[in-house]
This record gives sequence, structure tokens and C-alpha cells, in this order.
Amino acid sequence: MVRERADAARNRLRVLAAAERLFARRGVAGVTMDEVAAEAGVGKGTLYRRFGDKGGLAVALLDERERELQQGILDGGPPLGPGAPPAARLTAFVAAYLELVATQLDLVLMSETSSPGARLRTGAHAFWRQHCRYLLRDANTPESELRADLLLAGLAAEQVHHWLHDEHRDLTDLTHGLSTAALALIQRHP
Amino acid sequence: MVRERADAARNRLRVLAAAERLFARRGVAGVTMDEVAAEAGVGKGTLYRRFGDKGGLAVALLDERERELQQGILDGGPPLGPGAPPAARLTAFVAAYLELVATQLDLVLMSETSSPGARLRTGAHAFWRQHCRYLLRDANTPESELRADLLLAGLAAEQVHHWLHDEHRDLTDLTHGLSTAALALIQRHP
DNA sequence: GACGTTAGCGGACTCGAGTCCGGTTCGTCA
DNA sequence: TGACGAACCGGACTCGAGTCCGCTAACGTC
Repeated sequence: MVRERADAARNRLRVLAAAERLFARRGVAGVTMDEVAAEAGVGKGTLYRRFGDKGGLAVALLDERERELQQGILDGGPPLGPGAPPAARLTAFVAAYLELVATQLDLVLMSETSSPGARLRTGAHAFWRQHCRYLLRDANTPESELRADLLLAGLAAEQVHHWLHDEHRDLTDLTHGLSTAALALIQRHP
Repeated sequence: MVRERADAARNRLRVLAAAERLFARRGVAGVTMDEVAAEAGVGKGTLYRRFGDKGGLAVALLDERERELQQGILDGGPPLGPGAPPAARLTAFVAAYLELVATQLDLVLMSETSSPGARLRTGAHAFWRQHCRYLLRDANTPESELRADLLLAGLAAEQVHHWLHDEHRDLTDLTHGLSTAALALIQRHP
């Protein structure tokens, strides 16, 4: 693992700053990759070499926010962090994750829908899945892997976008409803 | 509502037949709309006028299979059709729907991922949602609308594809696991 | 059977994502 | 400090989705 070259590092920062500016001004979907490259003063090849595709660019921009949540899960206070019972941690996760997705909806949407299956391939998703699996397993939930995936499918940006924008649901209600559903899933079936 | 023009009807059938041939031979993702148009002996504009986009073409090809399942739900025998208790009907639906998705995976995938949110906008999806909502409501499940969407999110082609292809899960196990999860969701939370 | 209306047709066109590769710059080692 | 190789740069290029609009032919009317 060698250190990142100076020009590469500079261009990476330029691209992220340019993308942030353009996305803020005109929305994620309304900005082309050519425009990002131009705004960053960089060639298109550079963009793609580093970020893979438009979804990868979104992932990079989300990185910081996601790290914060991951940190809170790993060594923050309960109920999100360690120490609380699994059910409480699970509902805390649902609430915190929904909050994150709702505030970064366009970016998450782009990161998850840039290509079919993109959602399931991000590094962040592997983390959320691992965490949910662990909590369900800890609560002796049967089929914990499957149910973790099921819960996360319901938290997908596409679905959240639909609830929030098409059905005009309120984030608070959504959080409550999904937390309750998560509790139903974590329970052993009688 | 006027009757479909003769040339339009002829071209519709030609396009569907051509698409079916090409998709069978080279996979849904490996066929371009130009090729479908050429194989059907029809212009590209005709394709798009009638089917909207590649996802719409997939929807049209799925139509018959979906109608069969819808028929079975509306007036087939129990447990899928009316007569059985809601929980039994729900697990029967999960099994039947998974079966349908698994056997037409590429087509369903195309119909659901051709554009972001496409899955939630198809007519068929409205039917499945309505049915699940009805069953959950009938069983006095709280937040029945939300939970119906959650269940269907887990049955999305993208997710099923991942379970089946990336994780090499067996369809039978998947059916069993998701049926059990559906039962957890239909239950009133203690 | 001729005529006007209009839905439907089709292929050239636009637009953006993603690829490719010749040229350049950086970091290293003598 | 100079030279070498690897990593990186960038913009021209390809490829496919989806649009547009002048033209054609089907259907209803007389």
C-alpha cells in the first residue's frame, strides 16, 4: 500500500468539492459527470478512474456521515451503541439510519440505484447488515440473516423516498412504524 | 376508448414476439432496444410509443404470468385464494410470488430497475400491495400499510436476485424463511 | 369508393454514461 | 540531480437509451 500521489490527492479533493457544490445547487440527478469534471477542472477519465461511476461519487460524498453513524454504533452510548438490549439497539439503529437517509436522500438514492444491485454492494451496506444480523442473532431471532436483509430492504433509499415524497409520510411516523416492525421481526415467532 | 388500430396491434405482437426471442437467446440485459426494433421489423419510435421504456417492455412480457397469480388470489382455492385465514393466505402469497419472481428473474429485474422507483409504479405492484395490506389489516396488524411495503421490499427482484445468485440460497429455504418472517410481521406486537 | 382526420410509424438525432489510450507527471533510486 | 517506470491524466470516442417530427396509412364519413 503506497501513499497516494500528490496530484491524485489534489484532484480527489477538487472533484469532491465540485460535486458537492453542483449537487447542492442543482440536485444530484440534474448534474452530469461531464459537468462535475469541468467544474473540478479535471478530465472525465480522472473522475471515472477514481470513483468508478456516478454512484461511487455519491458513496464518497456520503462517507463522512456514514462513518459517524458507524462510530456511534461501535462505541457510542446506548441505546445505539453497545450496552443496551438488542431490541432497543435495533430500534435506535432504525431511527438513526432513517434520519441519515432522509437528510441525504438524493445522494443515497444515487449511490443505491446507479446500477442494479448497487445497494447491496457498498461497503457501508455490509456494515449495516452485519450489525443487524448481530443484533437479531443476539436476540435469538430465527433466520437472522434473512430478516436483517428484509429490514434493510425496507430502509432502501428508493422505498424511503417513496414513503416520504410520493405518500407524504412524516419522518417521525415512519420511524415509529418501522421501529415497531423491526421489533416484530426480532421476536421469536410463537 | 376506441379499438386498437390494426397496424398497431400487429406491431405490438411482433415486438413482443421479437423481444421474447431475443431475451431468451441472449438475456434481457444483453439486448438493446435497437435490436428489438430491428428483429421486430419496426422503428424505434414505435417501440417507445407503445412501451415507454425497456422496463415497460418487460412489464408487458410479464403480464400474462402476473395475471395468473392475480387470478389465483382473487378467486382461486385456499390458501392462496379467499377462504383461508389471513396468515395462511399471506405465506401462500409469499411462496407463489417468490416462485413467479424466481422463474422470471431477469424480466422482473428489468421491470423494477429500469428507472429509480419503477418497482413501486407498476400496476402489478399496486395489486400485490393492496392484497398484502388487506391481509394484514384483516389480521389486525398495526401499521398494516407500512408492513405490506416492507414485506414487498424484501420480495423485490434486486433482493431476490442477490439471495439466489450472490448468496446461492436455495429457493425453498428462501420461501420458508420469508414466510416465517411474514408471519412475524402479521402478528400484533406483544 | 373517394376524402379528411388523426393515430401511428420510423429513423435520424440528442444526450449522457462509461471506456480507451497516448501523453504527462510524480516519486524513487542511483 | 538525472533518469526510469509506474501511476495518473484527460479528452476524444463508443455505445445505447430515449426524443422528435415529417410522413404514412388506417378508420370513419359521405
